Parts: sequence; structure tokens; C-alpha cells
Amino acid sequence: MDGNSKDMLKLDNQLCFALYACSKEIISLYKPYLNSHGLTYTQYITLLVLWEQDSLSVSELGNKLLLDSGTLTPLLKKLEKSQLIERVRDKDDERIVKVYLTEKGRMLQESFLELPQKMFCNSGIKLEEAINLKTMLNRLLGNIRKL
Amino acid sequence: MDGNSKDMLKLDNQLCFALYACSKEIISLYKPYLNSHGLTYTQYITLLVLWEQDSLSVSELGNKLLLDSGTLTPLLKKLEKSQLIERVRDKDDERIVKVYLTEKGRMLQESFLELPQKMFCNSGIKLEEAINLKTMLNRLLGNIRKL
DNA sequence: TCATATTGCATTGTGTACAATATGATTGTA
DNA sequence: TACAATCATATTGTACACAATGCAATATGA
Repeated sequence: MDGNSKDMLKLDNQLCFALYACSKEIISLYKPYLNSHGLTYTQYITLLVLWEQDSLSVSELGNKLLLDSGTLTPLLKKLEKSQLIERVRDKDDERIVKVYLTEKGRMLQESFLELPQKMFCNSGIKLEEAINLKTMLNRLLGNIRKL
Repeated sequence: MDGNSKDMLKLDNQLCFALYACSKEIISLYKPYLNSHGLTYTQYITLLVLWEQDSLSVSELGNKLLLDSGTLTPLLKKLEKSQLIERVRDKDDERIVKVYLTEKGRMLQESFLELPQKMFCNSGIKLEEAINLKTMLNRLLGNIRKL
């Protein structure tokens, strides 16, 4: 991040591009494994949330995942088609669609228990560094979201 | 990054999700400004590269941007339609398409000279932190790409 | 010259983001 | 209680990003 405006326009000097590239490349590391289970990355993180806490509405999922309902609706329909979840419109408030794991969806967690560890080893960075990086990212994320 | 496998499957413990979310959110900060110039983020970083070095082939651009030609071709056609670049098939090797900035494309750089600074201020993090973060991301990116 | 591999771009299909819309719930007011 | 206005939620449509495949041009070697 040196001197003048033109330098800051260089691709290599842009924090945003580093984030953009890193995110894409890491996700592409996940892909082979996820695809072998018929999942995209976004579907995977949706399941992550449901494995933590079942029975969430579309918007609650969206809040946790930072995803729009317009993104989630087709995604959830696919997960439902694969019989990993069920979408049930709430009786009391018919605007709300609640999402439940099926037995098959719950069982699937077993296949992924070792994945984070495996991915971390692939990344070739130290644990301390990873924690440090994640902390900084979360702080940055917090700042951005307040705007 | 604590204890057991199930904990590591929690969304909040995933470095990858922090990257994914941060990248998306920061890009969404760029969007209003980019859109007002009729550009997407990907088109913007493509111009960043061309402003640094004009007259690159599609694959050379792809290498710098970590983008596939399948992503670049339609993108470049749009930039050509907006008369910001020209795509010229190489005389000596007709497989190669070279990309040149037009005068209009070169001039456009002026409009973006202050953008990185503005974005950085919005992010609410310290310069030292940003440098630190970018360094770590680039190292991580380097590790990943060797796989 | 023929066969094979490589390289580079284009095309197609899938996934995601965003804006516009529809519909159900809530609140305030008479 | 009834009604209008507002708000909340999900869906649909459109455009973009990306991956996979196919095709054309070139290079290499038999």
C-alpha cells in the first residue's frame, strides 16, 4: 500500500482482490469433495448451519449465511429434492417457511466430520496464523456490516 | 478452532466462510460506485490489469485475474461493446485474441483513482492491519495454488 | 503425411445475486 | 371490531460468474 493513487489501483495492492481470489481458490479446494456428495459450497454451509441448529426459517438461515432469500429459495428446493431437508410452511404464520433436516440430512454430517481438518492441512498454514487470520476477517466483516 | 470434529464444522469456526463472507461483503461495498459507471467488479479488476499493462491476451489476463477464458470471453465482449477495450485476433497466431484499451478505456482510469482510498476508509481498519491481512492472504493464496 | 498432444478460445449449463413482485401479518386509528 | 397502512417473508425473473465441454489452430513425432 504505497504512495500514489495509481499504485493503489494496481491489482497486487488491493486487499479486496486478495480476499476475492483467496475465497474462490479455497472454495475450489472444497469442490471435488463436495461434488462427490452432490453438494455445492453454498449448500454445504447451509447444512453446516442446520447441523448446528435445526428448524430455522429461510430468513434466519439467510442472516447466518449472509445470503438473500432469493438465493436460498432455489438452493433449498434442491436440497429438498435430494431429500436432505424438508421445507414446511409455518401453520401460525404462513409467510414463514421452516427448514428441517431429514434423517438422511442428519446422517450426512458423518461424511464431513473430517473435512475441515483435511482442508486445513492442505492450506499449508500454521494453526496460529489461521486463527489470527480468521479473527481479523471477522473484525473486518463486523466493521463492514455496520455501514 | 477448538476441540472436536463437530466443533470445527460450526460455521463460525470456518476460516473459509470468513473469507467467503468478507469477500462478498467488501465487493458489495464497491458495487454502487462501479455500477454507476456501468461496471461489475470482475470487469473493474480486468480494467485494473489493463491500466497497468495494455495489450494482453485472454489467457494472460486469466492468469493474472485467476479467471477462466469462459468467464473472460463474455466479459470482454461487454467491455468491447461499451467501447472501453478492443479485441483483436493476433495475425501470427490466430488462436490468440489480444485485448487493447481504447482511448475511452484509458481515460476511465481517472474516475477510479480515489476509489481504493475511499474504500479503505470505509473498511474501518488500520493501515497496518490491512497490510498484515493482505500479506497473510497472499501467502495463503500462494500455498493453495501450488496444490 | 498422418496421428497425437497441446494450446487457446467459444459455447453451454449451473449456481448466485439482486430487483421486482406477491402475499400474509401487524399496527394504528376510527 | 374493522379497515387502511405498513412491514415481513418468500418467490420469481433477469443478469452475471463460473465450470465443463467442445472445437480450431498449432506443434511434435512417427
